[in-house]
Order: sequence, then C-alpha cells, then structure tokens
Amino acid sequence: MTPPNPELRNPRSHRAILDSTFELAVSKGYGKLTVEAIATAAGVGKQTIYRWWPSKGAIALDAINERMGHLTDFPDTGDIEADLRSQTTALAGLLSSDIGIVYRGVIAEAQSDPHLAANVRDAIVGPRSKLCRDRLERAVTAGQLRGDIPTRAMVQLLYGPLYYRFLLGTDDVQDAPELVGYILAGLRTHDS
Amino acid sequence: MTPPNPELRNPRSHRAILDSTFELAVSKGYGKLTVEAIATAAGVGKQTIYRWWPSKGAIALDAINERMGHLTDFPDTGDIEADLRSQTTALAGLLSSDIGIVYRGVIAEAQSDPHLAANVRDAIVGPRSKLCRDRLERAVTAGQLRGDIPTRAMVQLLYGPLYYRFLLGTDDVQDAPELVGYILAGLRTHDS
Amino acid sequence: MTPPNPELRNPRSHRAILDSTFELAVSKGYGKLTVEAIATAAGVGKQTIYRWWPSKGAIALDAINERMGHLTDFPDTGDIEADLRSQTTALAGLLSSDIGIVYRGVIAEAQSDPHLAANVRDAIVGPRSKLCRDRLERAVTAGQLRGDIPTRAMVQLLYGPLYYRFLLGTDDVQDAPELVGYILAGLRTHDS
Amino acid sequence: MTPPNPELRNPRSHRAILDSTFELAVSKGYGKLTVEAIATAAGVGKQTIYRWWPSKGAIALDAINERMGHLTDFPDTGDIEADLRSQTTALAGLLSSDIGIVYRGVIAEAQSDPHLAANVRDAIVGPRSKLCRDRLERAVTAGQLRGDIPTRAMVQLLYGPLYYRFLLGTDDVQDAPELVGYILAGLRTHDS
DNA sequence: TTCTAATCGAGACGGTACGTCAAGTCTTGCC
DNA sequence: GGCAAGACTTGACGTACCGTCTCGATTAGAA
Repeated sequence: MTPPNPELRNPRSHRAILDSTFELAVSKGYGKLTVEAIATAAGVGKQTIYRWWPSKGAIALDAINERMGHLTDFPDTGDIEADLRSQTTALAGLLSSDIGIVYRGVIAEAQSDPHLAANVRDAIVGPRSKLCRDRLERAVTAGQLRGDIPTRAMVQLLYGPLYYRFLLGTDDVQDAPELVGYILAGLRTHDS
Repeated sequence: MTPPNPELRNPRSHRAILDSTFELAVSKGYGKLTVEAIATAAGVGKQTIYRWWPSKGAIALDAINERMGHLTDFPDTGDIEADLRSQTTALAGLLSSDIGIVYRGVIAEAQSDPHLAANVRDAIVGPRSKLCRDRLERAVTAGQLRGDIPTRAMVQLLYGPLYYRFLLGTDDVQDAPELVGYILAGLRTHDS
Repeated sequence: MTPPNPELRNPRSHRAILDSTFELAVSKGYGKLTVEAIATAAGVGKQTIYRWWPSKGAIALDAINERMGHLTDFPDTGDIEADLRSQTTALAGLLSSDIGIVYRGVIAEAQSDPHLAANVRDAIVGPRSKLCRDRLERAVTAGQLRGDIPTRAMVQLLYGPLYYRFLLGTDDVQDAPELVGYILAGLRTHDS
Repeated sequence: MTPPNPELRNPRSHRAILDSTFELAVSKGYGKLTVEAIATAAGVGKQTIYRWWPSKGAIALDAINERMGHLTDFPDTGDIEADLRSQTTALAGLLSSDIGIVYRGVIAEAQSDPHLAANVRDAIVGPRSKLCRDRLERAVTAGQLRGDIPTRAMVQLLYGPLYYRFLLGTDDVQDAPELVGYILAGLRTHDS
C-alpha cells in the first residue's frame, strides 16, 4: 500500500545487499545471479530486498553506480584529443573490469525492462554523457571543434564504437581509444 | 548420445517453431518468451525443440536471421556517402521493426551466453560487417577514403552509434543515418 | 524478560483487539485471520498483541469467551429432560452463530497446540460442563437418573453428538436437541 | 488447464509422498508439516505434489485412509452390545495411535476447508458410519433395539462421545468403550 | 510387408527460483 | 514503560519454467 520510509531503513542491510550483489554477479556470472542468493549471502530476508528494489537489475545498477566513482569534471588540459583519449581509456578500463561484467548484465536486463533502461540512462549514461558534452562544448567555443554538429551526436560517435565492442564482443574494448583520433578527424574545424 | 539426423527432421515442426517463436517474442515481449509457450503454440513437444536448439536465444536467432533477408551486395553507386547512408537507413529500419524487438532480446541473452554471442557474430553481425568492409575497401582503393584506417575500425565507427541508440535507447534509431556524414568527414581523404 | 504489568495495560487497545479479532474471524474466516490484520484493524502495534497473547488462537478464545455470556445456573425446573433440552438448544444455537465460526477455528488450532487446548477446556468446556454435572447430580439425588453412571460420562453422552455434528458437519447442529430424549432413556432410573 | 492424466502418474513418487507425509506428520507434528518438507523427504518436486493434491490436508487424508485398513463387515456375533463394544474399542485404538495424530490434524484443517471436510466425511466417516448403521439395522430387525430411533442418530450417540474425547481431550479415548453400555441402555427395546 | 529405428506430440518428473504472505522480533519516537 | 508504527529475519507458500525423461503413435527405409 504505502511506500516504505527510507529513514527507517537499516543501513547495514542496505550495504550488505549491494556488496553481495556485486560479488555474486562477478563470481557466478550475472546470468546466474538470483535474488535468493543475494539475500542469503547478505544475511537478509528476501522481503527486505523486494521492499527497496523492484528487480535484481535495479540492485545491480545501484551496486555498479556507486562503484563507478565520482563524477569529477572531465579533464580539461586544453588539448581536446588528449582529454577525450584519456577519458575513453578510463571508460574502456571500467568496462573491462568487474564493473563491466555487472554492467553488461544490467544492460541486458534493461532490454526487456523499460523502467530499468530509463534508470540506466538516468544514473549511468546520462551524467557521464553530460560531462562529455560540456567538455566538447568548450572545445567548440574554443574553435577546436565544428559548431554545426550537436554535441549529443558527438558523444554517440565517440562512445558508440566502445559500446559496440563491449556488447557485441567483436574486439577488445581496451583498444577502443585508438578510434578517438579517427572520429575527431571529422569533428575538427579545418584550421585546428 | 548420438546427434540427431537432420534428414529425418520434420520440416513442418521446424517452421512452426521458428514462426511461433518470432510471433510470441513480438507479442509477449522477448523477456516473457518461454520454451514451453513456444512448444504449445507450435503444437510441438518440448523435446523436439531441445533436440535441435540449445536455448531459446538460439531459436530466436534463427528466426530473425531468416527474416533479415538476403545478403546481396552492398549498393555501389560510386558515391560512398550515399551508399553508406542508404545502407544505414536500411539497418535502422530493421532495428526499428519487429525484428529489432527480437534481436534486442537475443543480444541481451548473448551477454551471458558466450556461445550464443559467437553465433550472433557469425550469423548476423559478421556477414553484414563483411559486406560493409568490402564496399569501404573499394572506396579506399578509389581514393575516396583514407587508407590508413582499418576498414574493421571504420565499420565500428559507422555502426557503433546505431547500436548505441538501439541498445541504450537514448535516441531514435531511425534518425541514426544523420550521423553518417559526420563520421565520413573524418574518413575521407583530403582531396576527395 | 519481565512479564508486563497488567495494570498499565491500555483498555482501549485490549477491547479493540478482541473486537477486531472476532469481526475479522467472522468476516474473512478463521483460517484467513492474521495477527497483522488484527493489529491493523484494531489500530494497534503488533507488539501490543504479542505482549498479552501467545497466539491468535488465544485471542480468539478470549474473544468468544466473553461473548458466550454469563454462566448463570443451569435451569432447574425439576423436569430434567426439559432442562437438558433447553440447555442443549441454547448451546446448539451458540454453535450455529458467529461465535460458532470462531469457536470452530479455536478448536482446530487447539489440535496442534496443547496449551491452547488446555485453555479451551478450562475456559469454555470445563465451566459449562460443571454446571451441567451439577444439574445432573441433583437429578440423581432426586432419583430421576441412575446413580451408577458418573455425571462426567453423562455430560459426554449429551454433548458428544453435538460436537460430532459441529466438527464433522454430518448434520445440522440445530437439530441436535432431538437426541436428548434418546440419551436420557438410558440414563433414567426404571421408576422415573 | 487440463487435469493431469492419472495413468501417467509415477507410482513410486505417489507412494513416497504418502509415506513421507505420514511419517513427518507423526514425527514433527501435523502443525509443523509443510509441503516443502514432504517434497524433500519424498525426493519429489513440489509441483508433483500440487499436481495431484490441492492441500496438505488432502495428502494426509489419503495417507491415513489407506492406513485405516479394510472395511470388512462389522462383527456380527448376534450380541449387539459385544459387537459395538469391540468395534468401539478398535476405533478408540485407532484414534490413540499414530493415525490418530494425523487424523486429528486433518479434522482441524477441515474446519476451515469445506472441500476437505466433505472428503473426510466421504472417505473416512461415511463408510464406517454406514457399516455401523447396517449392524444396528439388523439389531433393530432382530428386535434388540428400538425401531423408532433413526440409526443415523444412533451412530452419533455412539461415536459422539468418542470424538468429543478425541478432539477436546477431556478424557482418555481408550476408555471410551465403557460408555457403550450407557448408551445402549436407552436404545434397547424394553423386553430385550 | 513386416520389422526396426528414429522423430514426433504429449506431458509427468525432479528441481530452482520466483514474488508474496505472515510469523514473531526488534527499534524508534511519542505519550 | 506501554504504545503505534513499521522494518527486520525467517520460512513456507503456490506458481512458472527449466531441461530430462518416459510414453505410445507415426513414419521411413531395410529386410
């Protein structure tokens, strides 16, 4: 009936659930992750999980989100290519780590769970995308990048190939930063 | 013990299974697709399904593969941008159709099923990728595109943003062809 | 640890619990009665219930006990058959009423709860049995009934068929008083 | 949808379920009997239980029914009192045995499950009642018992006190046969 | 033409996990 | 300290599917 009161939430259980979820997803594989196993591993009742999350994907999303780290500003050394390259390298490293294993599962589950998909966009993709666009915006203002391409599109040109490799497994994600140069070639102003 | 003999296979059952799978995946959603429901809908015993496919993802893969149509050659009008744009438009249309609904589910399942992932690459992604690379190769030879970028990478630059939109749902896939021009800008030779 | 102090008990909560229990048991059926529902309906915390009663059967027992009415003396008109018949009719009416619905549930629960069973005997069956035996005793003294049969047994001969119908549902409990005459035939002295 | 086909039933599982149910009910107590425990003990899936029985009460009923033994004819030595006494003794023994423990639980559950109650009457109470009435009928015909009392009522006079002791626990069921004489006193013809 | 062998529809089976319900305990803050 | 409120662990519920396993009943060459 009434939604639970977040202030009365037990922080220990909360922590244990997120931690157990992450560890189990990594060790057993996301596909074999079950709410029951999470509850057992966290020493928690299943109801406590269902009280706060609608699906295991939602838990996993929370678990990886807090592990993806602080959204400090994008690096801004003035050199847009170097900045994008270092950022892309960081993201590629993330996707290749344990976090990537779980993230992959979350994205998979989101394919048939529109609500989860929206949460992924809001919590993970959106904010990081925003930071990237901000940096790109500055490069446009500085006359380094073309002003006639929406930064929204630029972000997709940059990250698209990364996710392509990540989700289709055609190539090693870690090598994706190599592609940055090719993309930038099309985004630069002629005199930069 | 012994693998089944394909010659003794009942073609009617085969057809019914693929058709029912596709229809159910579209109507109920891939996530709610079950082998049991396929068997019932196809008027087929469950064993008959398990005799020929290892998982529902494998069935769905077969079902969409035959619906994706003939792999004729890439269009080659001599105008590389027009060719890529028309090809990308075709792919975007595909991903936005019923086939896309099922394909999305197959990719999701492939995230935790390496065997299925390999099949997706071999049956769907690879062949289409190959055709694209062939066309790109010709454009390179014709001096329209830079020769110092592997066509393998070019394909990812082109299709990456498409799959990004398809799987993350940030933007309408149908609008993806707009991005082709931006990518090509970086791939062209200076004098083209 | 320490048992609660009955003097500090909130009479309003006490009343609300007993009333809600009875009403819920009647309306939803004893089998679907839950402590949680009682607490909610009574506007009371669950702990308040558990502080004063060990099980829902115990609450229900209290609830029906106070509704079964004052244990005034058995009627004693001098006509033992008429007295037993009127008494039996009263009991049959009780068992056929809402009270019977709850009583049935309490007896059921008592089958696997010896403590509750003892309470049922002490609070409900015993006292009424005692009154009946007192009346029978007077009839024995008056020479109307045989003196060689324990009144304890007589009570069971009289009430047994009633409970038989009540708990096994073979016949309408309301018709049970008809049986009194048959039983008495065997209990009378020859010259009565 | 469609009810399962009894011919395809696995007899080994059937047996194991009934046996495990009986043993668990006796060892743990009927109140602590769970479908899950039965399934585990019988080495059977829960679904297999739910496929064939609607509730644990129904399983337990089957289990005790087959253990209550052959419904051979009532003894008929010509001496109605001896016959009833021996029969009552047998029933009292039954109720005092392990079977009684389970039967008690079934009757309890039947109090809030009309369908089960009907099954108890049909499978247990009814047939035994019928045999008793047949014997009583013969005694009536032989002029030993009064013809103006329905045998249906006689049965309740005889068994009522037994069930009263059994379900209310006021006295030892084993001593119930003592009561037969008192009841018969009222049922006999004057010249018998 | 009968025999033999494999596939087929059907569906029961032992399991695993689901998401829900309620039990009884514990904690917090008000009266 | 009792109380209302409600989150907690525990454990069972009844359901849905999984993938395996009999069953007869076709069906198809091989004898």
